[in-house]
Amino acid sequence: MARVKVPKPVTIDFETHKIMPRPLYPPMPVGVSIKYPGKKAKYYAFGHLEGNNCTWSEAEKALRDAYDHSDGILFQNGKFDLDVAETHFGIKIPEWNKIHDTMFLIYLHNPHAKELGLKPAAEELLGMPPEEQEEVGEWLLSEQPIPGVRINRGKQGDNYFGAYYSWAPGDIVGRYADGDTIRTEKLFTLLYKEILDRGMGEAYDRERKLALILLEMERQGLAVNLKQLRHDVDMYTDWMGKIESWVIKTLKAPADLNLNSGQQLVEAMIEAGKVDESLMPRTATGKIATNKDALLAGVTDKKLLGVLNYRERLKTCLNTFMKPWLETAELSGGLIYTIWNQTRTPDSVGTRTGRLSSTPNFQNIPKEFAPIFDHEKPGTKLPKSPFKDIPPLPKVRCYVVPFEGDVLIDRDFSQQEIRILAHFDGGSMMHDYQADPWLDFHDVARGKLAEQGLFYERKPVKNTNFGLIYGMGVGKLAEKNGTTVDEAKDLKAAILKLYPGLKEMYSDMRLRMQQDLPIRTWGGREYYCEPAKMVNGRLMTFDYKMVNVLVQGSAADCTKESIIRYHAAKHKDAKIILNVHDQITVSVPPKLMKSEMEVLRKAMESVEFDVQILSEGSISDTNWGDLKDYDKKGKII
DNA sequence: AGTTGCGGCCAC
DNA sequence: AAACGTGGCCGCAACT
Repeated sequence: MARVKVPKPVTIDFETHKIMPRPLYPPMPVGVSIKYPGKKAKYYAFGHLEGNNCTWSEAEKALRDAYDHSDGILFQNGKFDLDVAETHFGIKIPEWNKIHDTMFLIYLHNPHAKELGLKPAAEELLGMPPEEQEEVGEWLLSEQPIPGVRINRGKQGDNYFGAYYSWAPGDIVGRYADGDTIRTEKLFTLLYKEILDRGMGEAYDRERKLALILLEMERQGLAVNLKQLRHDVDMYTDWMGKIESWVIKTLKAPADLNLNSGQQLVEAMIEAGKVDESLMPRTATGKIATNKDALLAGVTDKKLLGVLNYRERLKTCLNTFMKPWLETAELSGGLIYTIWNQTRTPDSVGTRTGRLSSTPNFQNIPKEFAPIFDHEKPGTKLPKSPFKDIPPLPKVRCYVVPFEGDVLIDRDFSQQEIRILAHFDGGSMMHDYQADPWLDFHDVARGKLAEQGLFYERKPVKNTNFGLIYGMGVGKLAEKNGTTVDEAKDLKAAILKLYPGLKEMYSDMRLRMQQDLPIRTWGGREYYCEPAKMVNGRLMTFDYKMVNVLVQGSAADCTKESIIRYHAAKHKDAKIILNVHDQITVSVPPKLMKSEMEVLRKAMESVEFDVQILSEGSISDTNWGDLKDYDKKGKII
């Protein structure tokens, strides 16, 4: 094995005023700890109320020198510090290869770790407890330096002491900040070597490159149709009120009945004789369930059922998406500033598999709703709406629009996870795709089963295929397919027989678990099996999850790689605005629409698997909810 | 008063 | 033999 040369970058960590959302982000710095390799950390305090030791420009000079260091610069979550330095000091963000980040190393070291923060990692790997933080906290809690603010120990409240380090004296905060740069440097020295020794250097570099692209996206934001959003929030909020009054009247319930409380609602419905309690399923903790299926089973008044169904969905649209979007868009004249998590992060957000996640959440926006009332789909047995003019549920994606004068281009990977499964299958599944890159795997599997006299609909075959990726058991599969467990077992076995490579994968995972050997994703990241644990008095092992980790993790690598390649090749006026797992959305001037679509296609399809990765495009000159097919199965429409 | 877990919604 | 994966976030209810 080649000896790994560990670089010796300068470590930098800002302390700032309270962190607020953009456009007020990034916050003003009050000090910065800078640690050169082999030297003591130095805290430049310039913005504290007391205990400062330098001027703003002296700190700036020290920062510029650090940025010029030949081995580059090192951060814990550099996306924050780089933004602070560029925004407030005008210090340009260097090329990706000059920037190191322990956050990615900690994640790559063990994506399953309970905590992924600098301090827990330092405590576990270096044996360094976080004592300096205690010191700052003690000072703030006992001094309470801010008039009208009661600083507390909480972690989520507004007045958490962590938000007020700028109010503590520079020398005390300095010990804390220096403690962090010392930890960061030590962890880097330890983990960089380990990560490269384990063959994860490319994966580390991929995260370093992506971080700068995500920062660019965060700063640019994405546009919403503010006027429409304002109007619709008002309108639907009114409807929520009307609906609640109707429900309370129908149930003859007291005016203060809280419909958001499942238990209150169930009680009121029983009281009013609108529900057959014996038909309603229970939750894991034994309470009467109030989800869609439970209500469907137990509510005897179908009109009431429809209204409750509508209300629950509208509540999700309004509270999770529309109202928060409106609130932030009002601050910025129509922009939403998203925070992108590229790995599982110290705040316990982000994915362990490496897929992106974001706040606000753009990963689970409703697409389309099934009709609820009969006026939406005449001729069905749906209940009548008690309101004659109730609007359809909002199409939430429609509020996302291209930038002024732009259009949207959008591409989805075609069956990304299935293709990647075929890549790892390495046998007949892979060969099928190589023979016909646009094949529909579910149909092909179904056809092969039919040749053996086993006739299935597409749906159960598709469910079983996804079940294989997700590690689904035959019990859940049977439920999903509406069959007996034995039938589900037979179908699963039949598909595994068609593709012996898949069967081998599963036995290989079992061996890996037993021998404590990792899997490696396409992007070179290692995952060990999660440790076994006792569940219901039985030792449960998690080898069944490893195929999912392999496939989903590799899909994440694939998407990240394609974003990086597209970003490197794109026109400067094209702006990446969203990534939803297997989908990339870009805002471009109309005259670039065709050319950027092709650049994006090439970037996405250039990622090297043994099965050709393919994609399909759509466009819109209005909004994200109104995308029209541009190319399908390789042919422009 | 703040935290945590549950149950609910949704996506890929 | 059996185990459906990855998430965000809202609101309630029970806990400290």
